Amino acid sequence: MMIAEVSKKYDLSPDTLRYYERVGLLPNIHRSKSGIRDYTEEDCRWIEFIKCMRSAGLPIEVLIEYVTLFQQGDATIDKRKQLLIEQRVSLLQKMEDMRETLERLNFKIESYEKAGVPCEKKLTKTEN
Amino acid sequence: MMIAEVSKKYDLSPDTLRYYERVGLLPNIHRSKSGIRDYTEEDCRWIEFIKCMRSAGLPIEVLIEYVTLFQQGDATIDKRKQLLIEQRVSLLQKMEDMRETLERLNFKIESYEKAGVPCEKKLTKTEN
DNA sequence: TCTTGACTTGGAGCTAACTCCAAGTGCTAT
DNA sequence: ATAGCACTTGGAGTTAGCTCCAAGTCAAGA
Repeated sequence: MMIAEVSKKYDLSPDTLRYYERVGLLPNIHRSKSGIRDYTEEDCRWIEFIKCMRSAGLPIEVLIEYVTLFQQGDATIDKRKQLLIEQRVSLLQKMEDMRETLERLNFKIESYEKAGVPCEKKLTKTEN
Repeated sequence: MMIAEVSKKYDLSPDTLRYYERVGLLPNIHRSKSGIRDYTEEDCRWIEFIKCMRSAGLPIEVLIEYVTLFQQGDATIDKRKQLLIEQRVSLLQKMEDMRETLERLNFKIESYEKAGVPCEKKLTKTEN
């Protein structure tokens, strides 16, 4: 599978795919004789995985570490698990921040709806 | 309230507070005779609001727009409400992305737990 | 054979959101 | 009055994560 096809399939620009490879997030991509990338099924699964993790804001650096550990074989299984657990913790934290913000947005929108007047004006002291 | 105090109270660096002011996110901060910022209670409420919105990833540009509309008075109430609704939509989208990623992380961590073997190895084809 | 178009590279440029710095000002305590 | 410290400014630097560009290569079709 050439880069254009993969790009289309996962809605990631060719530049992004090359960038991921450059920084070590997609190592060992096979090339044709003339140097053109040929992505395997396994490459595609990694790409899909990376895209999912990125969509939740996991840093590229962390994903590089995961990929690197993965390449080092079964000796790094515990480390990888630990890494995933850490990322889950910070993901849950972010989700909690968002939940709070969502509640607040809901409250504000409701205020606008009820009175057509901003809640900042109605509740000068206890707005939050 | 001087900048150091506000900085401590909301865990935002003085540089960040000055930056927010510079870009128009905290307009009309009162100054003492010698030019030193003196934050009011209302300023603090805005700061707390901004901090909350930022923690959920709302872009500064959007918050600037909200503050600007707010300053223009009641004529902008509908616009402000619309802005908040749009932000709620994209917040919900982000939360959904995270929920999916969380599930996947949970699945992977479980796999590591069950077998001590990475799910990538066990489920070469249907991993996702 | 010549053109077209997808690919290659290295490196520069961009955006968001800070973060840091140097040089200067002005209370306050000794 | 002088030392120290918190504050001021304008502007430069940083980080993450892309995104763009110029110049070049290669395979395939008219």
